[in-house]
Amino acid sequence: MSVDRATVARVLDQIASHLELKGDNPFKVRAFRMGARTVVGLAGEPGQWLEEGTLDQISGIGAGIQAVVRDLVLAGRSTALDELREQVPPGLVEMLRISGLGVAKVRQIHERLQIESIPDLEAAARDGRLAALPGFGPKTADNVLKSVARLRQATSFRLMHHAADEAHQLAAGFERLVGVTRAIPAGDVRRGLELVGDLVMVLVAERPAEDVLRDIAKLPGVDEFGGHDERRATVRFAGGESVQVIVTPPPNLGVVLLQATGSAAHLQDLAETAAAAGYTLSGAALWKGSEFVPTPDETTVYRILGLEPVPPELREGRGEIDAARTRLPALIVRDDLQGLIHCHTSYSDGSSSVRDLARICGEAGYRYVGVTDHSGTAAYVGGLTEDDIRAQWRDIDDTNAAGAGARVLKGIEADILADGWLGFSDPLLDGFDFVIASVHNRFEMNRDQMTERILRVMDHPAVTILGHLTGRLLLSRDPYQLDTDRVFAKAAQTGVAIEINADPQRLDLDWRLVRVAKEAGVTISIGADAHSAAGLDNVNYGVTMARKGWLTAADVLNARPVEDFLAFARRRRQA
DNA sequence: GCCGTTTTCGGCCCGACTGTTTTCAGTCG
Repeated sequence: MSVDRATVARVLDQIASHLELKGDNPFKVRAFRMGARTVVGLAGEPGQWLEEGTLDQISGIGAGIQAVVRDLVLAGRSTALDELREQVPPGLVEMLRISGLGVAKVRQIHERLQIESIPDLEAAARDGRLAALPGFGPKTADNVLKSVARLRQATSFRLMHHAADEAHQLAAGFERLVGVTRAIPAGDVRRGLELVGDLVMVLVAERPAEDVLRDIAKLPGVDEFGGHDERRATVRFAGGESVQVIVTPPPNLGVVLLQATGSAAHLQDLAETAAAAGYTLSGAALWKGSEFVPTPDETTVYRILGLEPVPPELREGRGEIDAARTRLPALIVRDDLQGLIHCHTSYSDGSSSVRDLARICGEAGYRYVGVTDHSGTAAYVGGLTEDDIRAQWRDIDDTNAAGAGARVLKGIEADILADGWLGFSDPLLDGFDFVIASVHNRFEMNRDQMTERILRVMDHPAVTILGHLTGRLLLSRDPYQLDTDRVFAKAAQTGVAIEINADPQRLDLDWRLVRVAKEAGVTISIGADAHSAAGLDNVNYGVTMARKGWLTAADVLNARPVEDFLAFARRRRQA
């Protein structure tokens, strides 16, 4: 098993956390944290970096971090981390993931209460010992309990990009089994859900299912093999991954893949449609009375039932079967996007230069790329001052004049301040081609205040797009309180677009609301929120969310040609 | 640990908010 970027990043982060708890030099801690962020954004894989010596040229990666990468690639483990694990109780490192607890508090908990695990911490939060510590109080104890509950949930669900990576790796492994012609990730992954519970895999086999399952049970790394019947089993690997495997012969693939993909609500509607047409949809086959109906693919099943084939993303039991009786929307695809917008560069917290971004986007087939670094109020991510902005504009003009790659648009991701205004003067704002306005602080406002804050910023004619509207971070932070209906109504009326932020930790606007927004007449933009070259691919997750929200290319701002995109932004300023 | 047309040593890291306080430490983005 080769080591991937995510693993390297995780190990570097772990090293940083251990050092932090030990009370080591904070700048050293920071160096490892920055290193973790940097490697995620690098192209290629760790093994390659070593062979080609790529890391020597990367700023922020020096001898220490290179040693960790080398350890991981050559030995699969880091001696530096192994040593640190001897020195710091593992429970304390876990506690750092609890929001509201930092190093100082965790150390105090450890020293004063001798607590080394999360269950012990929970007990102390319940019985009042935690609140009694100096600097702690009832609210802190309450927050700890809430955050621990969320962490628990986070271990039973995974973010879609992690689940999809895992599913595709497993599929590649299963396809090497004798007699297996295809392994297809199904379930939540195939429907493109933002959070994935269980992995489901359909194997197409030209051998009896029992034989294939027997081989799977004997695979190296299989820890548990249970819940199985003649065609299904739940397999747990030593690494902790678990997957439900369903084996089918080719003639039944259509029905089996449908059933394995779900959702329950979609299958319920489908079963009723089948019954009305005189068919029975069982777990593994389609029947007309007692006659077996072959279904080599899903399209066959839908067609037999008089329906248009329903793309997996739409199968949520939200009216798609009714729509499929006549006509389903032509859902947007990645190639419909003409522009890649919401990209950070090395001017703020991104890792690519303007010129690199233009080149990479050009190579990926985009006609334009919207650079949107953070505004100056976001100091922690190197937000741009007015001088920085003017320097970046010159850089963009030079890049466009050189004409290599996608056309670069001048944008900014401006903080929406607590009072609903942007932290820039109007003349400066006028210099941008477009403006994304986002909330980055004061999440705790009540619903009325937050709604007013956002409605107010929409009155500013420079605002083109509202970024990550609800502020959620999947599995770690709830959306803030907001009256989205009022925001949608105003967006439709004022011609402000609303973003689907494609960062797999955000995927905000939620796809369920995307459809509501569309019906309210809102234009949607798909923002990559990319901080590196690798992050540009995030946009695929955004497209998946757009599809789940029933969007066509016509609904999406950056599926339009550059002139139309710019006109959309300009129209508001001229009104 | 990383970096360097000021230094191979000595800097690097800002501001707002929260919950705890009675003037501020700790956390977070």
